[in-house]
Amino acid sequence: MNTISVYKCLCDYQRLRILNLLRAGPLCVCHIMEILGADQVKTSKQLRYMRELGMVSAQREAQWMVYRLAEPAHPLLTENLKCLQDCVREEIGFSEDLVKRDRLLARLEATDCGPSIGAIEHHSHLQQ
Amino acid sequence: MNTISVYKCLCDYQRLRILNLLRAGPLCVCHIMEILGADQVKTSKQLRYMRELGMVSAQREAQWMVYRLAEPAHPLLTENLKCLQDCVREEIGFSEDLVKRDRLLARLEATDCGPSIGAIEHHSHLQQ
DNA sequence: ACGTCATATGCGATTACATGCATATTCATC
DNA sequence: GATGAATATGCATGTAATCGCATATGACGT
Repeated sequence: MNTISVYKCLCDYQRLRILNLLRAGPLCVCHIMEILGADQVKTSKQLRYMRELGMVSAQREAQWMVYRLAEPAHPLLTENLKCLQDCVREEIGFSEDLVKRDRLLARLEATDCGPSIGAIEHHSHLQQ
Repeated sequence: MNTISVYKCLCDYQRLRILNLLRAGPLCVCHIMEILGADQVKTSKQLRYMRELGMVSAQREAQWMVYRLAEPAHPLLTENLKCLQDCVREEIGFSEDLVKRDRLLARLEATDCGPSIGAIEHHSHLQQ
């Protein structure tokens, strides 16, 4: 996980949105796809790319693959994801994505389907 | 000049060093080459790439081409160049490059050859 | 064992970037 | 106007990323 890798991950629009989402917490592939309105193969491959560069990590949870920001996060990544909120808010639909995320998680909470994000969040707090 | 362009510029080691140098002030191509110990063609092409993405601008000064960070700088670029000093100091020879820059400019000051950086610096303050 | 959902992978086509050599342009000096 | 320094460009080649389709894997429910 080095400087150049961080920027390589950041230099694509959809990857940027994915990282922005994961900053708010772990997500499985189908949720990422749904929020972004993105293609399965493309999404999976971008996640793989970022995994190979060490920016995200994956963990199987039943039939789902849950992705999260790799820990410890590179300071540059952290800084830039913070920046996206401030500097770039208007340019790209980052906040909209986050709103969609909230709505999606609320719906899951209610219907009790999908990976157990609650447990995962908890787990993610334990490790590190 | 958009978010993705910024990151595209940043995701190469030598471009990163060039931007870090230009942050301290404008420079002509031969000085950039000398400081980085880099190849002429490669350097020229990277500068062109960054110019096309709107990150730097060029201005002829006699037989030299003087490059500077484009104004107004994208906030993300500014932030990241600042970060390079803090987060990434050890990883890459950024500070060494700046030391070399200082020595080079001092030498130019003394021998009075090369483009008139003093005048250029002044001019760069005037515009914006 | 079978079907299905979630996800990943292999492959081939395409596009983007990088690199290096040779050559062109631009200006300054003589 | 010839020469030389500083810089840019064209072209040819190589490598890396992207994309879409088809297919594979892995887990779950029946």
